Amino acid sequence: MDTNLHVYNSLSAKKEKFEPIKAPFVGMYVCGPTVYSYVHLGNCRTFISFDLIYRYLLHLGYKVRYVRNITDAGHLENDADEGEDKISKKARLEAVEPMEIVQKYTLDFHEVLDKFNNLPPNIEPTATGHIVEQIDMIQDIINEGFAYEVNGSVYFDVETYNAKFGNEYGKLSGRKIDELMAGTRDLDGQSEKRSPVDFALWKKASPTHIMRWNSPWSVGFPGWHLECSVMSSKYLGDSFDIHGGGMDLKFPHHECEIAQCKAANHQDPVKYWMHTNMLTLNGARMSKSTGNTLLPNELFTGNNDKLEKAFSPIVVRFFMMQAHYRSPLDFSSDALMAAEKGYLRLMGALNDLEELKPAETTTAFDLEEWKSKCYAAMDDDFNTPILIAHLFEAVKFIKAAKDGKASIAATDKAALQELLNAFVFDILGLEKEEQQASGDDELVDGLMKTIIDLRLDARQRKDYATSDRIRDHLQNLNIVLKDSKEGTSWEKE
RNA sequence: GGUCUCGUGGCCGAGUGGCUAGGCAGUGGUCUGCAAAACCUCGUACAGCGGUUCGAAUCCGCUCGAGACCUCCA
Repeated sequence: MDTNLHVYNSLSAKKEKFEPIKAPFVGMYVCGPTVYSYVHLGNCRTFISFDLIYRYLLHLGYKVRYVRNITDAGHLENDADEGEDKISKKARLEAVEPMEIVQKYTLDFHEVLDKFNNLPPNIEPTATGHIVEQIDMIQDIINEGFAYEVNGSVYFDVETYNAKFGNEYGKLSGRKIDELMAGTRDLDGQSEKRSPVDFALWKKASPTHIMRWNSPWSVGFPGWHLECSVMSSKYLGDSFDIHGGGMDLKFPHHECEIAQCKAANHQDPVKYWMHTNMLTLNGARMSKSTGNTLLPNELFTGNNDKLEKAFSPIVVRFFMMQAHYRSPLDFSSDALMAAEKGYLRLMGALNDLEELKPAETTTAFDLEEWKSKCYAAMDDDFNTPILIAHLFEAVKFIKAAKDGKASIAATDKAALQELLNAFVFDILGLEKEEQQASGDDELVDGLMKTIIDLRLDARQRKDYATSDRIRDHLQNLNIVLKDSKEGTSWEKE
């Protein structure tokens, strides 16, 4: 199959034509969350970005296997000998089993991504479920001569690897070994590592370390970067199409993944590396230490001191889609409120389209040209902001048709509906928001209908004192009446 | 300190050598008893300085400012 999709490859720092290794199959691996606390919004942006990418690949007809791991063990807290992994540290603090922590936050993670309308990946492997495979890969790397054991721990020998593979370590992130050495010299105490740039494949567990497994070298746990190499190659092969993650993982995590895979399998594991950009909050980086953080549920409920009001997951998703995945994006009340209005306008136009009466011919809109512009935007490295700009062109046309200033033929109407549904719901992954104020309470709906009817009577009698009184009193309750030709609707502010 | 990215109109945010992105806000208008809502109209911005070019927001250099990575981080 042939498509015109181009993707930005971090490895070449260029947009490249997307040609899967074995079309129509596409293997995509995305680095998932470490489940030791609630998933935060920055994480969500990354996964929403890759959800978009997944959805568009599916839309184009690719048979995608999307693998996203759950890191439930192994990421070291620090580089010191007494290093412990994040899961076990948290477990001790809360006096529960590590897997209890893992379960709690995994459930939260799934719940939040579901609210954002993310499709689940095809495989969601866990690090603790692949200890055996990780041990095997370490053994392979040792056998190939790129790792060494010290006191029960195993380290990757970066310099030997680099000598063998033409100074490739750093090719993804643009690092040079010499510079890295210079930068790390002062941090290097009496490490077991031969070189400061080496990294752990297996760590011997200290007596207090809870999560531990048997291995040929010691009772311990796997190193930081190994799980992704192991699980991606297990489920997608030694060489696959797309590997993604946040750009903060580029170095060292992804760099180390390349080295591990290449050391074990002698081939580049990934054809297209894709990295998403960071999310900031009120102009500053999200950080727990400064308190500038926001959890998804705090955003949805409005229960936070960072933003002026609550925002629904779908509005947030739309907001994210208005920026390109490789650009940084800032969360603020003003920006989100603007997105909310735009989203409502788009959704309103979709409803308007359904109700349009078809005419003989279509005027003032070139459907074919519009369609190809939409696809061109998505084909250009998933440029959703441009796509959305084109969607608003269609909105404008729909409004004009509704006003009788343009017309649409029946076949074009059906085609436009189909395309808009594809772009808005299938690809961007938006959905119609559930009824907000009205609809959730029959009693309130009934009462409101009575009040609105009474006001209508008063207006017809030209008793504006009464009709305005009704309107003002409702306004005081934060209920806004909206008059239109079709009648009066209401909304809670 | 090293490596790198970025600085676009009131706000958000695309674009990247010549041709109005888009959304929100704002302006003026239509509608309305009045308003709100809705719909229509309008807006010539690209940090500063210098250079390349017939032509630069777009390329090059410098200055200023912001951010990322270099340590766990999506």
